Amino acid sequence: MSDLRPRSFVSAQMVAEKAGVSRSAVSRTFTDGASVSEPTRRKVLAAASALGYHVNHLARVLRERSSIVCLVVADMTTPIRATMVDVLTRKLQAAGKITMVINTETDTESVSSALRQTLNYRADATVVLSGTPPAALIETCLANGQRVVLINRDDQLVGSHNLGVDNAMASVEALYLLRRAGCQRLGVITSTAGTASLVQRERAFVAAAEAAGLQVTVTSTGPTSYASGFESARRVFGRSQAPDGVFCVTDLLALGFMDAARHEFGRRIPDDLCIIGFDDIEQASWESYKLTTFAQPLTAMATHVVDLLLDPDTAGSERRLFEPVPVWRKSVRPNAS
Amino acid sequence: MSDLRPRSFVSAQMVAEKAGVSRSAVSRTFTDGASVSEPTRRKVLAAASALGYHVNHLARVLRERSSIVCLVVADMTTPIRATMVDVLTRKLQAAGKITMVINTETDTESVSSALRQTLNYRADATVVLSGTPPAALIETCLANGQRVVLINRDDQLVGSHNLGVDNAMASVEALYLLRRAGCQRLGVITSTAGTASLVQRERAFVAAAEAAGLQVTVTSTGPTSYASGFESARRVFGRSQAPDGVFCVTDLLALGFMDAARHEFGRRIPDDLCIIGFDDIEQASWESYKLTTFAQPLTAMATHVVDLLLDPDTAGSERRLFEPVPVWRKSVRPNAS
DNA sequence: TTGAACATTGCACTTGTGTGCACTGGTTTT
DNA sequence: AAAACCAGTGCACACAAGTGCAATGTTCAA
Repeated sequence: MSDLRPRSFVSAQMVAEKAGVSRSAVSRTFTDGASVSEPTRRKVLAAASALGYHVNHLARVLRERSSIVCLVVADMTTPIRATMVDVLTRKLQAAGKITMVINTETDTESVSSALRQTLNYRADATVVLSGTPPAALIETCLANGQRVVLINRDDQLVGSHNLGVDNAMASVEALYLLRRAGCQRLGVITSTAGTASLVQRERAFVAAAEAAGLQVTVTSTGPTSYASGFESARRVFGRSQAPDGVFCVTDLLALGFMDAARHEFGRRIPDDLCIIGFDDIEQASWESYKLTTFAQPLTAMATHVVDLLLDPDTAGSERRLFEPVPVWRKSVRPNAS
Repeated sequence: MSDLRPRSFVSAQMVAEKAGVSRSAVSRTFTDGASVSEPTRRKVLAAASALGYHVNHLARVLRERSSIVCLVVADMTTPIRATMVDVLTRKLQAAGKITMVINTETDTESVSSALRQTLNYRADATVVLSGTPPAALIETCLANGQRVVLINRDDQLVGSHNLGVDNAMASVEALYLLRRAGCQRLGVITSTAGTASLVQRERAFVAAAEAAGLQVTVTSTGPTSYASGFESARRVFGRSQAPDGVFCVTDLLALGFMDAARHEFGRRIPDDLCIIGFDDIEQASWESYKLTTFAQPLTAMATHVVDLLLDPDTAGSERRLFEPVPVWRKSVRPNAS
C-alpha cells in the first residue's frame, strides 16, 4: 500500500518498467493471440496487478472502433422507457458494447445536441428512442461511419435503420375487442404530444371504426401521462354522450383514465366501461387495474438492434415492423352482455 | 454530397488540409481562449462544417480528465431506480459530464466487473446505486485517481464518498403516525434482499416499537417488488392475528400489499388498515392508492453528487445523510378513530 | 556442425488531440 | 529610428495504446 496516490491512471509504460520488459510486451500480454512467452507474461501480470493497471480502452479507440453505443432518450421515468433502456443496455453489454445514455428533451434542438455528443465521443452507433433528429445531422453521423437506429419513430430517413411496432394491427384488434364486447359509443384517448406512434394508433383506430360505420370521439390532453388520462376522463364524462368503450394509446393514459372513471364517475369496469391500453407496462397487470393491452416485444426488438450493430455490411434504410402481442386481462368484457 | 463514405471519422488533420492551415490552428479554433485570428477561424469553421468534423473527445482524454461518469445500477425498471438514473443523468449532463450506464446484477461478481469497466474507460468517477463492490476494488479505483460515490449503501468504505437517506428518522416517524392512528397490531413488510437501507428501516421501526412497549411482526418475502408485497399480505392475513397497521420498507411492497389487502381480504383503507411506504414513487400518488410515504430528496442528492465530483480536493470518506420528507396522503387515518 | 525454422522481443510508427516554445511580421513606445 | 511588445502561427512533443518489421535467441533436423 504505497501512500502516494498517483495523480492519473496507471499506464502500460509504468507496468513495463516495473516488470523490467518493454511496453510492447505489456501490450501483447493483454492482446489475445499475441506472441508472449510464459515467463514474461507472468512478470507482466504480476506487475500489472500490483500497480492496479487496466487497459485504456479510450486510447485503443484511436486505432480501432470504439464499441460505444449512445442511447438518446427522453422521459426516462416513464415505465415503458425505463424498460426499454433496461433491456437495451443489457443486450448491448452482452454483445460487448458499452452504453452512453443521453437524457434529452423531445424537441429537435435537444436531440441535435445529443447527436453531436454522439459524434464527439466517436460512438459506433446511436440508438434514438425519443424525439426526431433532423435529417442533415443523421446524414453527418452516417458519413462518419456511424450506425443510426431509430426506434418507434416513423421517419423514413435514408441510411438509418428503422424499427417499430405495427400500431395499425393493434388498433384494428382493439376495435374488434370493443365491438365484440358490445360497446356502442367508442372513444380514443391520446395526448397532445403528436408522437408518430401515438398518431398512428389513433388514426388507424378511427379509420377502422369509420370503415365499420361507427363514430369515434377523440380526446387529446397534455403530455403522455397518467395525469393526462385522468384529465381526459373528466372531460369525457362531463359531456352528455359518454363513451362505453375507449382505446387509450398508452397504458399510462389508460390507468389514469380508469382511475378517474371509477373513483370520480362511479363507472364499473368492464361492466359500464371497457378500456384497452398499449405497451403492457408492469402496472397494467396490478390488481387494481388488470388492463387489457398490447405488449411491445421489447426483447425481440433489442436483439434485432444488436444484430444490426454487429452486422458488418451497412445495409440501412429498411424498416422492420414487430407485431404487438395482445394481453387479455379484465378491462374488457369477453363478449356482448 | 460526395458518394464515397469515409471509413472512419473526420480528423483535425483533414480539416487543416482543406482549410489550408496547420492542424494547430484547427485545434485552437475549437479551444476556448486560444489565440486564433478571425480570418483563419472562419476558414477552419467553414472547412469543418463542410467535412462534418467533430472534436474527438476520446483523444482529448489522453491528456486531460475524461469527464466520463459511470453509473452502476441494477433493477433499472423499478420506478425509484428509473427516477434516480433520470435525475442523475440530467444533473451530470448539466455539469458537462457524460454518463455511461452499466446495468448490473446486485451480486459482488457483477459489480466487480462493472467497476473494472469503469477503469477501462478512464471514468472520472463511479456512482454506485446498487450492489456492494468489494473494498479492494474501490481501493484500486481511488488509487487510479477516480472518485467513488456510493448511494444508499451503508458501507463505510475508506476514501469513497457516501450519501444516503436517514432511514431511522423515517421509521420513527412512521411508528408515530401509526400509533396516532390508533393501530394496535403493527407489522413490517420487507423483502429477503437484505439491502442495507431496507434492513435499517426494518430494524429502526422494530427498535422504536419495542422502546414503546409494542410488539411488531416482521414479514419478509422474495425480491423487493409489487408481487412480494402482494404475497406478504396473503401470508399475513392468513394468520389469526392480522395487523391493522403496517410499515412497508418500499412503496412497491406497499402497493402490492394494499392491493391484496383490499381485493383479496376486503380490508378498507385506512379504516381497517393503515399502510405507510417509502420512496414516494409516482404510482403512490395514483388515485387507487393515495399512499402515505416518505420521499427521498433525489434532486438534492443528485446536486450533492455533482458537487462532490466538481470539488477539486478529494476529501472522501464522509457520510452525508439526507432527510426523507413525509408525504401525507390517505392510507393512514389522521388520528385515533 | 550448420543451416533453417520458429518463437520472443524491442524499435519505431500510427491514431487525434492540446499545448509549450520559437519564430514571424506588424504595431506601439521611448 | 531602435527597442519593446504582441498577436498569430507552425513545429514538435506528449498522451496510451496496438502492430509491422527486423533482430535476437532457441531448437531441431540433416
